[in-house]
Parts: sequence; C-alpha cells; structure tokens
Amino acid sequence: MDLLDQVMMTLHLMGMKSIKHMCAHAQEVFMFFMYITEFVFHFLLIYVVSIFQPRSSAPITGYKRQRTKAVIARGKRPDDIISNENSNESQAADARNKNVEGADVDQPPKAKRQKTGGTEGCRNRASPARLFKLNKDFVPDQKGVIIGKEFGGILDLAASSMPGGLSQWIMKHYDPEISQIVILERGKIHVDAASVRRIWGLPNRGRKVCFENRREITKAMYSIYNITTKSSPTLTEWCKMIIYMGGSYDDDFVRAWLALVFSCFLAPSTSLSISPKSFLAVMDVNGITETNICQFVVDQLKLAFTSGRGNKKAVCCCVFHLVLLYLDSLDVDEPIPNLVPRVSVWNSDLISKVIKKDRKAPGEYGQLRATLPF
DNA sequence: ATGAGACCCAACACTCGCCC
DNA sequence: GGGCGAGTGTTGGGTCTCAT
Repeated sequence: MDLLDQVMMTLHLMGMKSIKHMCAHAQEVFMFFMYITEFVFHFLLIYVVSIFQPRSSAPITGYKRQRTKAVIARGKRPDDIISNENSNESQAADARNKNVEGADVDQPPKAKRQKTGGTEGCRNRASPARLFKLNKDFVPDQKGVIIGKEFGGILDLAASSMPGGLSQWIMKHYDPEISQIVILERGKIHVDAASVRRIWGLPNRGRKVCFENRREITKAMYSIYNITTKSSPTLTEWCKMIIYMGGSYDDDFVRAWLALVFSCFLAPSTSLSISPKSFLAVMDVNGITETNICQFVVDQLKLAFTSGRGNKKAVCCCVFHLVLLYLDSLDVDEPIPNLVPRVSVWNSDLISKVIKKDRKAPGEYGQLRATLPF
C-alpha cells in the first residue's frame, strides 16, 4: 500500500464527514482543530513507519530472499529473455526498473550476464517435480506395490528438476528417425527399449501400450475414483486425491499413481489435466508388467520429435530419459555407483556437478569423454 | 471433451559486483 | 578472498483461448 492509500484509509477510518458541517457550531471549532491535529499526527506516523518498515518479513539468508516489488510484480518469461541483445528497449526497461527502486537515474545500465541455456527452444512439459514431491510421502507398503509393478525406477527419481540447458542441447542432438542422440565428432547413443530398461527399470516385455481415449474406460475410471465433474481432473487435484488415499496400497492407488506417471512424465500433454488416454493402459493394474512400457517411452520420444511436429513450442515426451542416457555415457573422473536402475544414482547434486564439468560454453556441452560405445 | 499453445505468475537458483 | 545484497535467469504450475 502506498502512502496515498494509507492516507485515504486513515481518513476513511477516522470517519471524516463534511468539514462545513463540523464548523457549523462555534463550540465545535476546538474539536475540529483537535481533529486536524490528530490527522496530521497520523499522517506523520504513517510516513515515518513507511520509511523504517522492513521490505519483507522473511529471513534474509544468502541469495534466498524476497525480491523488491519491481521485480516480483512480473517474473521473467521466455519471451522476455532476449537478454544478450543490447537492445535499446531492454536497456530502457532496466533503467525503468532501477528508477522504481530509487537508484540513480543517470547511471548507465549494467551489462547483462550471459544466458546459461533454458527454454528459448521447445519447452519440455514432462517434469519430475510433481512425482518427486508426491513419492516422498509414500509409506513403505505403497512403495512396495509400485516396485512390484516394476515401476520402482520412478520412485527412485533422485532429481527434482530438469537441467534446462542440457536438456535443450540434447533435444537439438536427438534424431527421431534413427532414434539416437547424435553428437558430431563424438558418436551416437542409441535410444531404445533396452536403454529405458537400464535407466528406469520399467517393464520391457509383452503387449504394446494402448494409449488412446476410450469413452467406456474413462467412465469406469471416473466411477472408481468418484469423479463427477465433466472435465478431466487437473494433475494437482489428482495428486491430492492420491494423498487423501491415506497410505492405501490397493489396486486403486496403483492405478491412480500410474495414470499420473503417464500424464505428467512418460507421455505428458500440454494440458495440466490427467490424460484420459492413459486410463486404458493402467486400468488393468495387474497386467501392467506385461506391457512394454520401455518401447512406449521410445515411441513417444520419436513421435514428439518427428518432422511434422518440429514447429511446436512444447515437447511432450520423457526428455529426462535422453538427459540421463547422455549423462550415464560420460566418463566422469569420480566414483559413480554402478547401481540399476541408473535413475537412482543421478541425483540433483551429481547431475549439476557433471553438467558443470561437461559444459564447454553457455548452452554447449561435450567437454567430457564418453565411455559407452558410440 | 480434450489437447495444443500462448501467456502469466511466483519461487527458486545463479551470478555479479561491492565492501570489508 | 569471502560475505552479502541485488539483479537476472530458470522452472514448474497455472489460466485462457482456440482447434479438433
């Protein structure tokens, strides 16, 4: 609230009526004088408090602190980030920001730092964050049934976010025609069902995954989970529903969790609702181990990157698999456990450490040697 | 009804540069 | 050189609109 708002509110609270009316009676002149004095006192008090009040009540620790209003008001978005171009507009915008914060108007804007990568290309809609958060709170019995369905690799997800720069770089080097990550002068990494099995430990045998809308299956799922809304529940609502199951580890729990895995990680759409396409694949919980999930992941990657979809802004497949596959092929000069599925090894710390070593330049990777036969 | 895409928002992570 | 404040970039989750 700015100073003017505070003054207006004070006036309102003090019940300021018509001054003319107040002066109508001589004996009230003194009262009016007192009133004005009180008003001025309030004004000064508010002004002094506004000067000394802290900008945020949050504790200031390192770089984790509240931003000033000018920055908080509107976060940077991909379209805004034209950062390294020294355009007049961006410099003017910088100057405006500084003005808001009371900085010296005549100072030239500081040079912007280099971009480190990010979302200037396709935006990956498959995020491990939601699953990472949800999985943390599962009880051992719930984890047990998921492991029993050979989806334990998803539970082992040790990284809470995608390394943006590297994933953008890898997406540029993925060739869907031959299903390989092709890095010039270094070789190729095969993206096949066996690689998905090695990284994620998902089922790699049996029938093809049916990933399509079936009205009767959707109806049945809605009935099981008591969904009465016409439209699909959002992923957030779906997660809450799983949490509210309160540690239950029956088929309904597994089915709901699997639908989430498909909808937000293995084959996400740009929509943030649970995808009814996944219902057909997960309806038969006991048959999921006889469904070739590994091949499905590979097929989804191919589909997402085929030429006809090249102009899309969002990539709806498991890009994280490409990232882990690449990282796992590098010769890192430090001991990395030889566990499977490999996803359990690659936690956020290790990923960022290796990425740092592999970075050639902002947005460019390939510094480390590869150990796998390219 | 559903998915695709653009845009929005906020929290967090990172880097730079000042100051001691 | 290290701590810290401030600015900037990244990311995940959201809404809305439009096409199918």
